[in-house]
Amino acid sequence: MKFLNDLNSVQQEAVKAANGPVMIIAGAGSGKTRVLTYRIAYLMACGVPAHQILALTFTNKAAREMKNRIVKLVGDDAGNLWMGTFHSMFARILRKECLHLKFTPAFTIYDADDSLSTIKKVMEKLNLPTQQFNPAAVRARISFAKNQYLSPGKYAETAHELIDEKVALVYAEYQKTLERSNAMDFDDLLVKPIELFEKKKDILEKYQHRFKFILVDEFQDTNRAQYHMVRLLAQSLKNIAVVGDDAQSIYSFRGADIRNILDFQKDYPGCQLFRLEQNYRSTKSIISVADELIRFNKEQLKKKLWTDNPAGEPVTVVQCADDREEGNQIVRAIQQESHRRKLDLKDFAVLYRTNAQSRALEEAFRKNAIPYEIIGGTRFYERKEIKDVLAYLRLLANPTDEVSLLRVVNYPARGIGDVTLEHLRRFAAEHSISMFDALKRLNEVIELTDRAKNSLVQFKTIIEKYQALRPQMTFSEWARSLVDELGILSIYKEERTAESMGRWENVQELLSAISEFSSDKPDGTLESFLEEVALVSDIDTWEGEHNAVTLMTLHASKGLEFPVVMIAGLEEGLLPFYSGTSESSDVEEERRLFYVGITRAEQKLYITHTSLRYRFGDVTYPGESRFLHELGSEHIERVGMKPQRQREAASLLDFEKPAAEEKRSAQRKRAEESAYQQDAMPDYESESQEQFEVKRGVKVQHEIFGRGLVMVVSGKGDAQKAVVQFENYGTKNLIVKYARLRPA
DNA sequence: ACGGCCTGACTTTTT
DNA sequence: GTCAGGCCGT
Ligand SMILES: Nc1ncnc2c1ncn2[C@@H]1O[C@H](COP(=O)(O)OP(=O)(O)OP(=O)(O)O)[C@@H](O)[C@H]1O
Repeated sequence: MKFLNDLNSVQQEAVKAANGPVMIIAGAGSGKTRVLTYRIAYLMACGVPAHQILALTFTNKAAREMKNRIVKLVGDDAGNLWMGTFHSMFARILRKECLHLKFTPAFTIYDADDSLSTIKKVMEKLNLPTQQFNPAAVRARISFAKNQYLSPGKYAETAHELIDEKVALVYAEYQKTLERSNAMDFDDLLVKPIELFEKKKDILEKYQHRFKFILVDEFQDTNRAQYHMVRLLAQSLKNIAVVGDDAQSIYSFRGADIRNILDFQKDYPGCQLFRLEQNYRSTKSIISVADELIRFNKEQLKKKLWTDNPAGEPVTVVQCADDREEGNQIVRAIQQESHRRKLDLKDFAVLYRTNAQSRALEEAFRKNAIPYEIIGGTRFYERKEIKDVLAYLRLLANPTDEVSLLRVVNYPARGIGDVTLEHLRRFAAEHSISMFDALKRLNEVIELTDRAKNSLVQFKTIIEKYQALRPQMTFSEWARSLVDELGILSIYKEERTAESMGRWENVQELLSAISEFSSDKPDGTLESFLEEVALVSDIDTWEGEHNAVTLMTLHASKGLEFPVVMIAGLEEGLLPFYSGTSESSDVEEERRLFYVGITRAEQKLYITHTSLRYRFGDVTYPGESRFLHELGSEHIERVGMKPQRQREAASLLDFEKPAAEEKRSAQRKRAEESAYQQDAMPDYESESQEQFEVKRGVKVQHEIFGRGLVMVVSGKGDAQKAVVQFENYGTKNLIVKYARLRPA
């Protein structure tokens, strides 16, 4: 086992501690993923068969890369490892075992979109006004509950507020609807296996016995349901190894719970703890900047991190005039650095907080003819035209899937409208059958007009035809023939707009993807294709093979590394992000997100921020992110516009400027300052009574909501909006003109 | 039943 | 700046 020489001594110990519970907590770039990889290789080299090892990763891509690495270390048997995301591994188990749960193996996996439309229907049925209860918020709460393994019953017990009582009702009815549709949403892929394991001990034992060794990567971002599931599976043998870094926990919005790390030692007595302290990825400068930053978090486990790597160059902080210039500066820096360091474009990554920021950056890359690739945003399989075709495929696999049926029953247009569908739905409900089965008994649905009946028969005929054709053709021929017969391609072709041509191409691309799938996996079924499609993320399909700069969110960058990294948009409101709708903005998590971004860089890091940014189509004047003041100064160099203090001095000297303009910028400056130091400093608004202006950082009084602090201002004139955080009423989004704010 | 047009809400982050 | 959903006219 000479491959162990690729590891340092602590890493080796962690690899060789094969039996019993093990937790590895370590900072960025210290080789956590490498240890996990080698641990699996080690187990296999010791004679453990691959199929007895369950390794859970955060993305499919991470699983793929790890598997390839292990194949290189110990050979092809690694192909039999159970390695993938929680969702894909447990989907696989559910396909086998779902008959115990009132589902058939052809069950459909609903994405967030499908589940939202199901929730809307449920709310309609329960007479819950969507104006009062936002369906997206209801969906989020249900999803959150599931990720904590809270059943509808338990959820109802803990509900105190009105909205939670309503959510509990929707939740219960939603689950019934899914069951009727033979469908599971993303979260069910975690919840249902737990239900199964708790209900059927013999099945649990089967899997406890099968998975003799369990490993979890990125443990800091697992949720309670996942924790629970792992615990069930590891209960008897306790061969469980988890690796993580609490400082990189960035998915709490998805239910990730840091308790998983804190409870682990308690729940697994005799757990061996390993700490890795040497960073192999980054320069000393980058490590020390990251360390300065993360120290500002109060809640964290203490960790050391050092490196033998060279000191490297300081981190460059670039101030830009606006978001377009930010893009140009980034492009220019990439051109210079690639030349100077002899790097390829694929060695660069640009990271940002929100997908919306990619637009302005993209423009700069296009203008300068620099190849780039954007990861994330709307996934290919979420595009409307793709979802339409997929809905046919899903309906053919699982005719009880109501969301898919409703999506395509009148697409392409067949003259089937709401009224017709309402009749059909009522009939189906009365007879406790699916809508698709109701199609077979149209003559009993008396309310239907002949025209409607004809259209419905037409629809039923094509579905039945392709159900019958399925065993006679290859999957890809069959899919192409279906799409041809539906005439979807010709509709887009005839429309002849830029948009429709794009859609035409996308549908073609889907068909190629199907061909590729069936040539890669000759025994791949329709169901397995649909499952793969439901569970891939954008980052999974990214190979990093073409030579282009990668643009992605900070979240998507987790676990990756690049020689040069640029992080854009270091502004209050953007990073840390705050929005008017989410009450709990967690600055510490935002800081961790920035920390993740910084620690992706190997040689050189750039950080940019702007003084003017377009958001929601409006101009905003963001202030510098507080995080920029938390990086120390030793390893930082600032370039770009002059620092604020000097700029203000300059503008005061500049008496050509209209007086009003001058005052505005001075006031803006002060507002920004007070926003940073609001805790440290009492406010010193004095003469602002007469010329009161709603600005960031200003304290205001509202007739109903009382005292509050202005967080963000956007737009101007009558359209000016402000996000105000009130002392007793939470955060509100107000239109300044109507809000009648007074200074407080 | 359907298409066109307008309005408003919204975008954190994703398996 | 986009997109979905509602409204209206045909
Ligand atoms: N013992 C070692 N010798 C040489 N290089 C190493 C060693 N351990 C890890 N590395 C390298 O350090 C880099 C970071 O390793 P890895 O991705 O496993 O760290 P990590 O702890 O998972 O990082 P993060 O948490 O930041 O994603 C990789 O390029 C890896 O190849």
